[in-house]
Amino acid sequence: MAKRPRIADVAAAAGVSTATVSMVLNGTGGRRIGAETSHRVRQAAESLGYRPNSVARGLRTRRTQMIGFIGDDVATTPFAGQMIRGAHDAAKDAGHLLLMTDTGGDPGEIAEAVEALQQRQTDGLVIATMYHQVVELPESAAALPHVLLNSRPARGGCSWTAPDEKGGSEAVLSELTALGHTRIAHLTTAEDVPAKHLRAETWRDLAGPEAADLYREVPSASTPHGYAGALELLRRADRPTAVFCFNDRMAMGLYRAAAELGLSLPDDLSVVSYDDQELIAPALHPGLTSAALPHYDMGRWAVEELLRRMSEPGAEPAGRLMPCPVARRDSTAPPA
Amino acid sequence: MAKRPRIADVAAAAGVSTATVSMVLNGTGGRRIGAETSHRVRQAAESLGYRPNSVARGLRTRRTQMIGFIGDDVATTPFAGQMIRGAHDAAKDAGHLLLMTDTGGDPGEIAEAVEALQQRQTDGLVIATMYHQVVELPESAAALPHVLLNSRPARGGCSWTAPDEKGGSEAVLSELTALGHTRIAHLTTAEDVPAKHLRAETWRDLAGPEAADLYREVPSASTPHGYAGALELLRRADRPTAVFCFNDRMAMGLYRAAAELGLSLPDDLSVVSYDDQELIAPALHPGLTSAALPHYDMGRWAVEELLRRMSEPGAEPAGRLMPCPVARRDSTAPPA
DNA sequence: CTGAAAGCGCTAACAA
DNA sequence: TTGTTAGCGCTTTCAG
Repeated sequence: MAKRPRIADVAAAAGVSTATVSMVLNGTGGRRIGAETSHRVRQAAESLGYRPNSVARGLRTRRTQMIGFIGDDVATTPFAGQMIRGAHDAAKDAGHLLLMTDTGGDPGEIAEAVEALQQRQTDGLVIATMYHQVVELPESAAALPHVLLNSRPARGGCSWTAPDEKGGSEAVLSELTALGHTRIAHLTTAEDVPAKHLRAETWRDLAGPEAADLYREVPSASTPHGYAGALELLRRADRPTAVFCFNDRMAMGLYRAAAELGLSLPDDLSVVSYDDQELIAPALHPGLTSAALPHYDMGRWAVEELLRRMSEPGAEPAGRLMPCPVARRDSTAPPA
Repeated sequence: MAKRPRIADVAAAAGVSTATVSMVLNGTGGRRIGAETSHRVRQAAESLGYRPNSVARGLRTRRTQMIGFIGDDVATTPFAGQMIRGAHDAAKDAGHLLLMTDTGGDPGEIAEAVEALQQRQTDGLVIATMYHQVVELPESAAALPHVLLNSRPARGGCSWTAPDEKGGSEAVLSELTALGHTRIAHLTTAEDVPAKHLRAETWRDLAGPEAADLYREVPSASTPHGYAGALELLRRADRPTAVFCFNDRMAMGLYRAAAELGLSLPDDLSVVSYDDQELIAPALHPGLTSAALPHYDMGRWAVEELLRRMSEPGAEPAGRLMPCPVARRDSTAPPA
């Protein structure tokens, strides 16, 4: 196995200087290279299997074709992996690779992560959170172009993308109202996160005052809590005809509660939800109608925006609410 | 915002040469540096906030402190993210970062990915698959130390780690036999993957010949197919007292089938399964006893092994079957 | 004990 | 139209 050829090897093989090789291979240097020379160089590079060493190139050009991806535990959350994939695909399309770090959820560690990535000369930073939230960035981050993924900046000044919770909630609620439901409950979590407030507000607006008492908060957005909350909601004499669950995990608890109470879905009760987790929403029976969190799209957008900002440094930072398309399944029907 | 200081800046500040700075900061050069000089250098570096530029260092030392991570769609699979996390954590502990690529499942793309990572001078490669399988590596991979994650090499010669499917199956089946079950069914998939065969063989060995007719294969390991298969298994007159499901998704289907047939878990039927997916196993009711796929541990081991092989290039490749601990919940009881 | 200098592989001025 | 040369920021002989 021969050693990797260097630019000097192809220069020698083509009988030109390394500068010429560099120029033809990079398409730089305008129209100053003769067609014949150019061809010979390409030929030589090809036959030697030459690949430029990007470390050396990076040292020279100060661009490494790597994007730093900082997560707050991103790899942990099942669906958040789609954010990585979206970011990865967009990066790859532009000839970049993702250099990953995880802070393990410790906001203090983010400055450290920025430092490590800066040291490696990543061209830019994507800072991702697994849940939609507001983040406070260390000022060291400002040294590099960066965009926030699945969260908003506390102090502005940088691009960000987050799910359009209001739009998704409206869409999923209108599945219910379009069928004629008027008594629509909301089963949600007590956790203080943007998603909770945005979904609840939208419900309040669309379900109207007559639904005001059909609101139930439980300590966490888990299946057991969803079950418990659903039980209370569904045992009432003036039981709702439909419920909008904060997320699929809670809806999974509600399915069980409904089954235990002898309610058949969707005839006795319609259900819609949020997140569209692939392990849950299509696996429940009947299939759960749910607004999808656009993780892949957000991931893609984040690095596309990053690349744009890298190429035009003067541009204004952009914020983008990503649409949450509803995955329609079989958990809704007209009220009985 | 000042520019990042270079080594020359700290050399100037400390009144020494850059060589000296390099030596004290890297602890290289043995005892040849005076304690006082050493202190002054550190002081200067500290106060300037100096961080060595790892691109420049990489060019010189040919080590980048980056490990290439090639996945076949890794970020896509919900639980496989834990492999990334394990790999990431081990890398971080050793001062390395993960440079990620995804082949999108196309085996042809793996050579391309190896090329891209090699060009970036990653110190080694982790090649991960989301499902336990046998992989054929392009020979270009041999140029770099590499280890297989969640799969075995077709031709040997490299280190690998995969789940101990037999051990996990035994453990989970013995939950059943210990309770006195003798009629234990196996509900599995027709897909031709190592996990399917290993789990089924173990079941055949432990459940004994009297269970031979309690075997049911369905086209895929999904919830709907699990439901359909379970229905057939549970409708039989000589219904099993327990079932070992290929995975949690199928078990989820079985739960529904049991409920529809009026069987109460675990009293009328015990269930154990495999994968221990966090969105499913603990969320079902009753909680599902399941053998966990040790994704995190495998990820960690893979990079630890990689680092070991990088430091002792002569060492023999190692293979490691990672234990699958059983997560005990409430889906088992003695036979009625 | 420390400094000078070479060079990792590449690109971009500047010459020719 | 092409070649020469000077670095990018660091580590590492080799002199002193």
